[in-house]
Amino acid sequence: MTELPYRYDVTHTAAQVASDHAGIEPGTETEVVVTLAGRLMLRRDQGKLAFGSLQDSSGRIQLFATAKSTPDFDGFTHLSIGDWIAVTGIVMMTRRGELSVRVDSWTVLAPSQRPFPDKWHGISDPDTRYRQRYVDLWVSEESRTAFMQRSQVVASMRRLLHEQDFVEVETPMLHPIPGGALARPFVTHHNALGQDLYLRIAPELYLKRLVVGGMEKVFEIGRVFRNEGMSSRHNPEFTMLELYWAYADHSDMMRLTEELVAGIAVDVLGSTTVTYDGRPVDLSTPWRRATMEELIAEHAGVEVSLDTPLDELRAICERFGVEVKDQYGPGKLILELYEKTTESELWGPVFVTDYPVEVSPLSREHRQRPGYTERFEAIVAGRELCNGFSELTDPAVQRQRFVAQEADRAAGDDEAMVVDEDYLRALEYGLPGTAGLGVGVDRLVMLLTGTSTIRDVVLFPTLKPEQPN
RNA sequence: GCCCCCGUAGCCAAGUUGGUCACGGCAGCGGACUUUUAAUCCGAAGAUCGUGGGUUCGAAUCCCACCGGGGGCACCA
Repeated sequence: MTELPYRYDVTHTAAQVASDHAGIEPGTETEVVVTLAGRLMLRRDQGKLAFGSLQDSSGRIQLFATAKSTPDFDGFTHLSIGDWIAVTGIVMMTRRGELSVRVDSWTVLAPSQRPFPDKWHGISDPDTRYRQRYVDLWVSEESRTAFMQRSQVVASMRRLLHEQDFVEVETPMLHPIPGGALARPFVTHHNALGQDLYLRIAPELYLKRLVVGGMEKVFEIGRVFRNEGMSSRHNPEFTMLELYWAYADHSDMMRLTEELVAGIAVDVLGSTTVTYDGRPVDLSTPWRRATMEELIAEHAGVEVSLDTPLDELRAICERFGVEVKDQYGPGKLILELYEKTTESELWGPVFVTDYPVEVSPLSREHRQRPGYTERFEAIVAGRELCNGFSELTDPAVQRQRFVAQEADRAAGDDEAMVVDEDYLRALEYGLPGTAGLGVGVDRLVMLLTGTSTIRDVVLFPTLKPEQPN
């Protein structure tokens, strides 16, 4: 057994060889010598002749080995499926017209000491796919494609935002006070400080501090953590894009949002039309705008508003099976009604606007509709894709909202916010009219890749620890 | 957290009205084969049927608990 190399000079990828030699005649040999590396994924031995399939990150190419021209031919035919090898040889076309690299020399880069999954069926057990992604990526084309597209989505997002002069920043993930969203945080502990810290549930409050600091167009793409249940649409850690844009309002932000999403779709898929659950979604701009109440009227057939008498509103909600709690005000009831009857029915894309103040503690009140905010969510394929609003800039009002949240917290709502005095101090230095946006990157990737579970777009989704049994 | 379903060798997978405790394929091992394409052919081998209890003369097949997974509900993005 030779020593495994520390490095290796590879000259080509499988895809490069294919594109460089398109259309050559069957049964011909070129004089082009290439060196490739990858895993041996298939092998077809035929006595003094053997074929293999070498796979690298660009694709697969056939290896052609003969007893006459391949050194240690016997060793070559005893390679295991899954072994990493490097191969050097001429590019040729077999008689059957399969572009191949003749194995004029070969080296093992790393043996696979565990057997690879069935070459045809791959891994069918989802658990194994998620736990052993390092195997899944080799045997599942869809898996590779989804993660390549995910990378492209994020790259496109950055490019489009940079083109519009947004500045990318990184803000703390360890927060002394969890804030910026309604969610339960993970708690951790800093030994030297002797104090608990929270994994962030949103970067929002830090990013708005940066707008106060003069970063007029700022964004962050990063992980947030929410201590909640897992499902096909929820992973405890997920990736958000948040961006803030000074001197702009919710209308500006809706335009930016639809252009951003449509632009990413074109970048990654070459089209603004995607298929989800077998149905087409047209992401071309502009997207429809409709108030929450208009959409409830369309889908539930009832007219509600903050002016609807509370008793009546409660009765309507109960009629539609909404769980009505005593502390729910009209805004919360309308939101619950919307989520129960309407949201999943919206194919979209559609901007749902005018969320009640009661359920939007960081949003600025609507300039024409008291009690409502200039907040919107984009719904696509029945799912929330993003959330944005004209930011609440008045420190006094923000304090009142925080205090109201603390009351909810005291009443047992452990997702309610707590007062963030430093954030209020920042607002007191002045925050101009600013629009903000949060996009669930995982869900955007799901939409664009047509995957139905978040676990197919997160490389290592959160799982229960593997039990030995 | 609740409800439903699933768990057979490294992988895929028969067998589930309880009675040749386990069919077969891939991978691996041995052999044949110089143009294959999930190569093919021959041979040998590989399974405490998730774990632990229970019912029974007898269980992979029935019951209970636990572990793991999937789907749905709840919560959220």
